[in-house]
Amino acid sequence: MTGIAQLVEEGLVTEPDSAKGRLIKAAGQLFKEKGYARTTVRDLAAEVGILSGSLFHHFPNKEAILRAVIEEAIHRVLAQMYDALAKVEDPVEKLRAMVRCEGHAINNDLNPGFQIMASEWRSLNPENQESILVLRREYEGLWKKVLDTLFQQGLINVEGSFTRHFIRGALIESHNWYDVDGKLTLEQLEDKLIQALVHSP
Amino acid sequence: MTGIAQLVEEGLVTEPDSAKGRLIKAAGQLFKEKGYARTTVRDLAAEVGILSGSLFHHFPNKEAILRAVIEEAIHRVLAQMYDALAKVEDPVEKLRAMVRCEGHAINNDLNPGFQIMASEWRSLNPENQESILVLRREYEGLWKKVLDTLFQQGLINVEGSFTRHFIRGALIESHNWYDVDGKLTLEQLEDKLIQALVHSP
Amino acid sequence: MTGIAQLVEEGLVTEPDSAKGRLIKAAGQLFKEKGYARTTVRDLAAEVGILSGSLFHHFPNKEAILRAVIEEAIHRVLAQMYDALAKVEDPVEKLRAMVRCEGHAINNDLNPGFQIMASEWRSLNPENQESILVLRREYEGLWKKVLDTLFQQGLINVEGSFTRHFIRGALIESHNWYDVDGKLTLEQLEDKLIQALVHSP
Amino acid sequence: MTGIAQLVEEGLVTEPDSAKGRLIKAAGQLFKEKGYARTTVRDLAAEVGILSGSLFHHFPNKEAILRAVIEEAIHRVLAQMYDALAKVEDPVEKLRAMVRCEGHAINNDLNPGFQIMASEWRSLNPENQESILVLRREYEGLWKKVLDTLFQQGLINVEGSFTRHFIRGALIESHNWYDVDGKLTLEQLEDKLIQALVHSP
DNA sequence: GATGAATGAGGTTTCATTCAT
DNA sequence: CATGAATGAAACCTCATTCAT
Repeated sequence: MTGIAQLVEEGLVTEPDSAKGRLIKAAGQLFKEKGYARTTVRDLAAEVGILSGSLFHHFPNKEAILRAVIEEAIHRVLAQMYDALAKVEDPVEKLRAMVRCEGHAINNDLNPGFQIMASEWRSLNPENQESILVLRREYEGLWKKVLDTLFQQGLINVEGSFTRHFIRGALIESHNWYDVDGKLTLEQLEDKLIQALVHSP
Repeated sequence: MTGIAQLVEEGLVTEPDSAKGRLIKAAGQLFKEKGYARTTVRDLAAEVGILSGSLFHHFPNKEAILRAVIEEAIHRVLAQMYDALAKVEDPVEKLRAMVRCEGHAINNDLNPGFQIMASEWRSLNPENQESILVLRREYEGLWKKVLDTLFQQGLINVEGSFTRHFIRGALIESHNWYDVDGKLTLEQLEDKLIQALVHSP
Repeated sequence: MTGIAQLVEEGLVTEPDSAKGRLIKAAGQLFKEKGYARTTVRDLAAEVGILSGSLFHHFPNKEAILRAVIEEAIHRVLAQMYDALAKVEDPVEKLRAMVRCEGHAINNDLNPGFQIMASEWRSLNPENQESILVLRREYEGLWKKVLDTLFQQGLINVEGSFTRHFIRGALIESHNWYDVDGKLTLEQLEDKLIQALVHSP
Repeated sequence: MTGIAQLVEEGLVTEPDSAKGRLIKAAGQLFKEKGYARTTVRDLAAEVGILSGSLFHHFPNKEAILRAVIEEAIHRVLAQMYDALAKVEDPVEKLRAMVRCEGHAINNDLNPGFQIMASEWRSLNPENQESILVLRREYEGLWKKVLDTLFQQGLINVEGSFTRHFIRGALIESHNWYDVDGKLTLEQLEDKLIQALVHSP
């Protein structure tokens, strides 16, 4: 997609076909499947066909890989969200666009870093956490604007900040029960969440 | 409390003052703070004032401690929930009682095992997962009954099973942002979640 | 010897027959023979008949072993020096006693830590260096007192502080050429150094 | 200087402005500061602005760099010493000239290889040691001649061979305490050493 | 000559677990 | 029951060296 290409150009995301890029992708999958602590650097290296020592040409240490996985994921979701938000006007539709982005990020294997951020946050040292928090603040700012509007218009029952926490929890948790191959489509799941929280006017 | 005493008597929960009981309590705190993988058996032993070797007189291995922490937590919450549900009739109040139980279990340090179940599920091997799932099914059954009723009565917008997933996610996530010492009480937070999902009739 | 026994009792030196004591002794030999960087913890462990992992029951890391080797060596030399100094009155004889102590410490395999301190000083991080410096200052204080007296009495040509540096260098370097099994005894070598620096009155 | 230029011409010393020459100079500094084992080829390469792989166009392996650093240093000191010795006649002045050469080599950063030889001797394999020993023997021969004369004339108290060892030790050790920026000049230090060992007639 | 990704052996350290005392 | 030294596998990481480009 042209979206990714632009992120690569800006240096925010690693070229997916490069060794480093393939490493980040493999790390995303493994961290999601097995967890960060139970994924060894040998696992990672084997997944991209190099030896474990070679890993440290691309990253100074294992935690830097975790950080890269998460940061690139946020950059990707952010870019998608800006795109999607620009296409609709209605606040409910803006919310739907955002839920779609986050829901897909969490439940699709294309961008597992987002889910990993939720489950492995404590595996990051304070410095890396802070670095990621900068991105998260930008990201959460988008949600706040839309949800505050909805609350002012009386379309949701509780303040935007709380509603955002509820939505985040619900979407993260969906990863633990939603079956991508089941009958329910991801879009239907996302719509149900919106329906649960937003009044039909 | 007589509640705990009875659970002890039934063999579902370890006597809290025994060495084993103190071990489980300490494990709950440490697993919550640092995560299961990053908590060493030495940490655990030191916390209760024994040496790491002695730990294995009480548990066959480290994972058995994790399992005990989780199972005892569910037993506790289940007992509290049965108690609380028996005291009210109105479905919304039943829901409130359940949200109170789970919300407190997650955000109080008294019973951290519930939160740990959510974050460390993948650290358990299939056998232990299955053993815990037996309890979880009983626990989720309670939720299903109440939420199905609410949906039939038109008080919530989406089916009970989905609403339950949303509530679970929202409550688990609350652990990541709710500040016990802040202005918002836990009860207020729980009420906001109910308000977000349930129609005022 | 009763001297060592007392140091053990005071906690300044590790019981030589304990695992830790044998480790320190083996480390002294290996660090002297191969150098600190080229001695692996596996080498060390093999030398005392344990596995490398077991090493870390006794020491938090490799550098702590180096530090222990050096500190215990200084404690030993210090104790010997106090003993020897107490037995003579004449300043030249006091100097001879000190040169004997240091010369033997450097050229005997009984106490290689002293030599190691000279050659591996840069392998220690600043904290460990400072800890050892506390001992060194006490040790150098003994030399200063005796050499200052000799200078005031006109028995040596240059100030005590410089003479001390020259003696230290000469004795450390002796390790690189003196042959314990050769014709020259260690005592003869030490006397030659004194003779080179001190006037026959 | 013409001295160095001639050494370059004879092939004994590498042209200082060439890549190889700059490499040897950088290696000298780093080996002196951090020690041979703790200096990586990456450090070396970075210091001269190339990548580590390129290093091996100039040297077959890391140890060859150490050897070159030492051998070139000895060639330099030897040349300086021949020059200086040719300018004076008096044995004491010859000794002073030699002490000046060696003292400066050790305490000046211009030619750190001499000091490195002392501290990193064990890092060399036997072949490289032997190769260097050929040079050292020539070098030590110069000292022997002068010191033997002084002993025969009764100007020093102990045989030349021992006195040489003492001087070498004292000068090498001076590197550990002499402060180039302090009040004492290097010449004063060197004179003190001579004064300590040589009788004023 | 230079690059830089990759190698692969080997380094230190961690840690759950065992077991003689 | 507790101890604590020892185990041994496995972890992360380092680094001299190679080699296709």
